[in-house]
Amino acid sequence: MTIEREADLGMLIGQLGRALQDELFSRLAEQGHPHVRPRHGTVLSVLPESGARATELARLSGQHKQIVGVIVDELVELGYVRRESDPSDRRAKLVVPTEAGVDEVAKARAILAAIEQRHREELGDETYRTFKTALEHITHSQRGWQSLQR
Amino acid sequence: MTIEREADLGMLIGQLGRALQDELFSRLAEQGHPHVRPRHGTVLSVLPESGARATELARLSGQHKQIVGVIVDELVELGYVRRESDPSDRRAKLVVPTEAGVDEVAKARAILAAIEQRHREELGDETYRTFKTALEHITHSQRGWQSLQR
DNA sequence: TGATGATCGTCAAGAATCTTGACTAACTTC
DNA sequence: GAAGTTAGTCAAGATTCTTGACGATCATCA
Repeated sequence: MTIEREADLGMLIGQLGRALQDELFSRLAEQGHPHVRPRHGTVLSVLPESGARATELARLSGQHKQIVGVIVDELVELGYVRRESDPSDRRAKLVVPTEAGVDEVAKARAILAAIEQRHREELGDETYRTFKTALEHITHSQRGWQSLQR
Repeated sequence: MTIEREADLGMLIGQLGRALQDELFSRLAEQGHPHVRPRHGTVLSVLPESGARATELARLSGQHKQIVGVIVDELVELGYVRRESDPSDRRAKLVVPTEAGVDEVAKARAILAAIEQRHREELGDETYRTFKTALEHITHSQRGWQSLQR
């Protein structure tokens, strides 16, 4: 005897997030990238091919610069990025993707695009477009919830 | 000069999940529940008022029974649940919510409902309904992605 | 009834991730 | 050149999940 309750927005989002992550990293592993972990993606996915500073990556990925430093260390270890000194600022170092890094990002994007395409075919173009647009609006709005306080 | 990329499904879901969690736990803290942490919610939200066994909670919440054991320890410490021995099975213990536990669940549900209502008003009833239905389908479908493998 | 296997809850170790505070070196502004 | 800001790092610890194992109890069936 089980009491299953109606799923609320929080549960749905959490479950979907975990399921997406499972498929993404499982397929990346099959496609030659078995060592990338989720947090590597948060940095790689915002890293321009021309490179960026660690502080810029922290801002773009929404994480603390301390974590970004560690993640970049691991990405260097994995061979996905290089650290180059920034000629315009001796404090700074440019993080630049290697060929393997560019390949990883391309494959990750392709996998996510394929996942989206699958859902688009299940739901129909129009419904999927409505869904995605609504999700963008809700995400943007929810990220500003603190301005609604008091 | 910033290179912002188009947000994919993974980034949107991740960002929305974090933002929802931030508002939920911030408001719960304001409403008399300052000590609950996200993982407590995964168990409390599936706990029937009549109680359930730890193994059942593990299944319902989708987590390992080891974690559920620890979470229940913390919930007992916080005064949200009691452990009662199960008369029908001497191995098992029933986890039963206290009055405080029932109150926490009610407040969490109300907060999430209010958040959903806010987004419903921004998007319009019909669009929101389409969004929620599509999210349910996609979540269900994505959770079964492994059956698509080879 | 007695043996066998499954289930219930727990102990323990450790991996992965994020948070917070502080600090040095280098840069910018006035 | 003095003062404040910014880039990157060191360090400690909080939070959450994973994996493997175990004793106690229960259920099944020969």
